[in-house]
Formats: sequence, C-alpha cells, structure tokens
Amino acid sequence: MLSERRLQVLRAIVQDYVGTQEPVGSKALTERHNLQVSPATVRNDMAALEDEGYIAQPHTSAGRVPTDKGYRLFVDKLADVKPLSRAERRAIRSFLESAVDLDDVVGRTVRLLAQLTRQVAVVQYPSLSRSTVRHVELLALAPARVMLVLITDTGRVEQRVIDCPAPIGEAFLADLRARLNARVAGERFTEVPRLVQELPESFDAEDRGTVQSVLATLLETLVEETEERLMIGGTANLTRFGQDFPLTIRPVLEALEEQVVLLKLLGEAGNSEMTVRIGRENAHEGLTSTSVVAVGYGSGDEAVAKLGVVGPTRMDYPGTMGAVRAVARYVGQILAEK
Amino acid sequence: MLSERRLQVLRAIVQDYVGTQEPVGSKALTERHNLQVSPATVRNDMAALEDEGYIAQPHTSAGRVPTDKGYRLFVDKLADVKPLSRAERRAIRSFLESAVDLDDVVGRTVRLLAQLTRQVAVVQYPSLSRSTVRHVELLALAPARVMLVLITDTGRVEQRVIDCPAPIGEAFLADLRARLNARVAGERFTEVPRLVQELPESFDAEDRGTVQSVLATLLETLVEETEERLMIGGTANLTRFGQDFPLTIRPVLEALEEQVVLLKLLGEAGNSEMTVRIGRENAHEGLTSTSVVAVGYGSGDEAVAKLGVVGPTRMDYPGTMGAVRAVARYVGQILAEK
DNA sequence: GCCGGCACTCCCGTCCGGTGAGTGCCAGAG
DNA sequence: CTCTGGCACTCACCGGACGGGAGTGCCGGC
Repeated sequence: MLSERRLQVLRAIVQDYVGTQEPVGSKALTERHNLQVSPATVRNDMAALEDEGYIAQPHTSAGRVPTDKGYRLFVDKLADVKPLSRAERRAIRSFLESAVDLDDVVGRTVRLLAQLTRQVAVVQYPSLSRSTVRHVELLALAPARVMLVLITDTGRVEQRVIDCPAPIGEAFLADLRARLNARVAGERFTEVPRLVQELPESFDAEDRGTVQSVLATLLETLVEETEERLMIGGTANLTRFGQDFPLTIRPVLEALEEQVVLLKLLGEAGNSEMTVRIGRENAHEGLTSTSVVAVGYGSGDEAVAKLGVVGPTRMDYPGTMGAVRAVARYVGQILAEK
Repeated sequence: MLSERRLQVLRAIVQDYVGTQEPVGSKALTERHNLQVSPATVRNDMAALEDEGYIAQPHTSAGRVPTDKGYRLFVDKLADVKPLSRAERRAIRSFLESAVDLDDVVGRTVRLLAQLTRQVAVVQYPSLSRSTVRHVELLALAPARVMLVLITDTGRVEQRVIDCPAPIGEAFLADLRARLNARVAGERFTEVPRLVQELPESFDAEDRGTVQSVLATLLETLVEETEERLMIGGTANLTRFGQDFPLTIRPVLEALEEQVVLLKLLGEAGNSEMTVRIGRENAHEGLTSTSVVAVGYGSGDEAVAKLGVVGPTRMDYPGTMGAVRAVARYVGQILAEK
C-alpha cells in the first residue's frame, strides 16, 4: 500500500504533467506543490511509484510521466470532479435552451462539450429503445405504397416506404392507423411487439397481408433504429495532441469516423454513473493513447442515450468530468421540457 | 503567350509534383517525361514559367512547385477529367443501390467519395427549395398542440410542434389537412407561399388563428430548412497532407466544422458544371492551401444539392474530378429511382 | 525516515563540413 | 532565334562532435 505522501506525489505528477505536457522532475515538484520534503525524498517516492507501475520515465534521466495505471488511480482515488462555475452553468443552460428541434439540441450539445473541454465531443441521439411512441402515421403515396412515419416522445421522426401486396383504400388506411395508434401510442418501444401481435387477426383476411407488411416494417424500424445515430465535433482539438501526430492523430480520426466503434465506446459506459476509460482500457486499437469520458443522459430519471468526450490520456480529468456531467444534466432537463 | 512545349513542361511539373510531393527539377523532368529536349532548355522554360507566376521555388536552388495560378492553368487547359474504370463505376452503383433511406444514401455517398479520392468528402442533403411537397401531415399531440410533419419527394421529413391559440378538434384538423394537401401536394416549395395565401379566408373566423399559426410554421420550415444540412467524411485523409501539419491541418478541421463555411463553399459551385476552387481562390481563411472540387447533383435534369471534396492544392485533379463527377451522376440516378 | 551532495546519464540544441540536387548564365552550334 | 553542354554557385540536408542542463540513483550523515 502506498503512503499518503506518495499518493500526493502521484497527484502532483499528474497535475503538472497535464499542465505542461512535459515529464516532471523531483525538483520542480517540490517547488510547485508545497510538499514539505526535499527533492531527494520525492525521488525515493518516485522510484517506489515507478516500481508499482504508476509512473514511468520516457528514458533514463528524464522526468516521470504517469502511466495508464497512474491515471486510473488518480481518477479513482485522488481527484474530485470539478464543478463548473455558476456563470458557466448559466451559459450552458441558455445556450441549450435556444435550440429549436432535436437536431439542434444535439448539435449544440456537441459544440458545447467540445468547447468546454477543448476535446472531441461525441453525443448519441436519444435512443429509441427507451423512448415511447408518440404517434404512428400512415400515408398513401400510391395505390399500393404506404409511407410509415414514426414519431417518438423525444421528437425523433423515422420514416419508411412500404410496398404492399395489394392496393389499399383510404378508409382502410385510416382504420389501420387508428387501431395501431390506439395500441401503441404512449407505449415503450420494447412493448410494441407484444402489443401489436394480435392486430392482424382483427382484420379481414384480404387485408391481413397489408397489415402484416406494415407491422413488419414498424418492428424493423424499431430494431434498426435502436442502433443509434450520433454526432461528433471538435476534431480540430486533436491538433493539440502533440507534435508527433501524423502517427497519433490518424488512427483516432479513423476510429471517430466509424460509428460502430463510437457506439460501442459509449455503449460500454455506465448509464447514470460517469465512466472513464483510460488508454489501453479502450478496446479499440486506434484509441489506445486516448481516454474516453462518458455518461448517460436522459429526460427523466432514466438515461436515454450517452454522451462524452475523447481526448489524450493526458487530459484534465476533473475538469473534463465536471463539464461532461454538467452538460449531460442540462441536456436531460432541456429534453424533459420539450 | 506560352509555347506549346512550355505548357507541356508545366503539365509535367504538376503531374510529377502531385505524385512525389517534392519540388521537381529540370533533369528529373526530361527523364521521366520524354520531352525531346535537354535539361538546360527545360530550365529556360521553367524560368519563363516562373516569371509568369505559374511555378515557384521553395528556396533558391531547389526544384519548382506549381503555384495556384499554375494549377489553375493545368485544370483549365492541360488536363482532362479522368473517367473511372468500368469496374469502379459498377462498384459505385451497387454500393449506392443498397442504401435503405435518404440518410443512408448520403452516408454512403460520403464514404464513397472519401475512399475514391482519398480526401475529405462533403455532401449536401438534397435541397428543399428545389424539391416538391409530397405530403403535409398534422397530428394532434394535445388539445392545443399540433405536430406538423412535412414530407418531400426526396424522402426528407421535417417536423415541428405548433402551439395553437385555441383547442382544436379532430374533425377540423382532418379538414385542414385535406385542404392543405389539396393545394400543396406535388408542388414546389417555392410555390407554396402563393398557394396557401388565401387558405385562412375559407375557414370560420374562430379557426382562422389556428390556420394562421399552422401556415406560419409551415412556411418557416420551408425557409429554415432550405439552409441545408450536410455530411462530411474522410477527415482522416487530412493526415496525408504533409509533415508540417499541426499548422496546416488545424484551420482546415476548424473550417470543416462550420457548416456555414461549407455551405458557402458548395454554394459557390456551379450547378451542373463542375467547379474547382484552388488555394487562395477559396474565400475562407483556413482553406487557402486547399482546393475544392464540387458539382451539383439531382434526381432529374436539375440539381437539387451539391457534393464535393476538399483536399490539398497538390491533388490529382483529373482523378478527383472524375470521381466527383461519377459519384454525383450515380447519386442522382439513385435518387430518381427512389 | 529524511536530507544534502555528488557522479552519472542522456536528451537536446548548436555548430561544423561534406554532399548533392538544382539553378543561372554563358558561349557555341544549328 | 533556339537549343545545348559546361561550369560555378547556392542551399537544404545529413551526420558527427560537443557542451549544457535537467534529472536520476546512490551514499553517507543526521
């Protein structure tokens, strides 16, 4: 077990390194933080921390740099989430409040996060799987062609075109629309399959085929769109990574372009608790020198989607976590009000 | 006026420089392209080309590099658009054909363009201003709350929530919906304001307020959404820019994040003709060392939106232009079929 | 357990000199 | 007037040498 002072030393190393981006030495440490001991003592502590794998030297006779393990300890034990100032919180709220629709909310959230953290922001659209159906609309486009429009309580709209086995009448469509909505409006997506199960049987045999294909498309939309869309922003902040970056930045940009990767990344994050994945803790190859800070957000007490930031392992964790948490909270509020 | 050979020399310089990314000298030129003259002669030509501002030396006693003006001449006079191979065209088509909805079409187009050109791709969503209304739907959400859903012929769906001055009945809503659609369905967006102008007068005085607010929202949606959304991809290709790139890449990434900038960029492009903006021809500060190749695409004979790529001025213009043109053509076809 | 001192390591910036690619110019030939 | 070979010149680039400096590890004393 590490002594109290050694933990302080580790904390100081992380803070300094995050600030300066340069390996930190024993002398600088004693000066900048008022540890009440001499550099020589700190050196002993650093040697111990290095033995335990919390810090490392880029090369002999250089200062120390935290390892992934060191950051992990720092985040778990040594750092508190840094709350935002009142002014910042007010700015966030008012910026998000002026959003006009869902796209705008998500877009503003991304920009906000990117700006606050000066890192890459990733925001998932509110998830369908936890939301409820507000309305299902059916529109005749052609005699045997129907457009299905699904509207959710989070304001999302999905549409599909359906080719029906037989021509359909306006009256029948109105009937189907009414019966469908009577069953599913206000219900959770997960409930829908059960609720519509027996619907075809209540129709005449000749119409059953059409009802079947409409229902099939509806269920398909629910499933497909549960895989979420997301929006990212702030990629320009990647240029602050370091000097060596063709090599560093490229795989990150590539990873960020793959929605699947990002979704998995956010997916691994806890719902209400903030999750921090540091360096190699990230499964994806290209993100081994980045950290991901993510958290769920939602309109009610339950999370409907996630958001977070991606940045270098050498990031200001308390500040980043504070910003992520605050933004998640306010987005949730805004969504609830809509 | 430049002699024929000098133009050939310029062409050779552009081609070599694009290939190697290194300043090209007189000796290398005579070897790689079979100009039937000696290096000394080429040197004279190069001196002339430099006097005219078509090429420049990074420093004394280095090879030559094309200037923006040089690329301009190359694109205008010396290069032909390079058509894609049959196999490539087939691949494009089949890749785009398997798209399921509009988002998917745009998404696939972006990936395709980015991959073919190995540059950053930008695709504008089909524009509302040129499209026609397929259907307007009105849904009662609450006694005095209506959701307006606008469906376009390109498959786009926009929705807005409207707070009405008075509670509304289902019958009235159905009536309004029917009359509204009778007037605007199938019509161009630009025609809609005129077509609905007299609609309120045909309703009872008590309902007129509601009709007014619905119409106001509809018109607002048309205008607002004419400012387009767009999708970008392939930013990882920016890492191929050069070695010096914190400085080069950063402003580009920043510019790419600003939709407004991109829209203006594409907006400046011609509709059916391909437009190439080289280096400082781009108005935006951050894009002075990039070139933009853009062209309109559309489902019929008329362009509904634009797409293009952003890359270093030192790019393979014939190849890029070929890819952009081909993709635009096929996207148009796919949209027409939907 | 803490501290001062000391020798050692190694990165980094700087300063050479050599090399080579490329140029400009000139004088001569067609 | 145009093309060509020759020649001197200019720099960027590379590699090695060198010194300064920051940082370490260890030792012996308090």
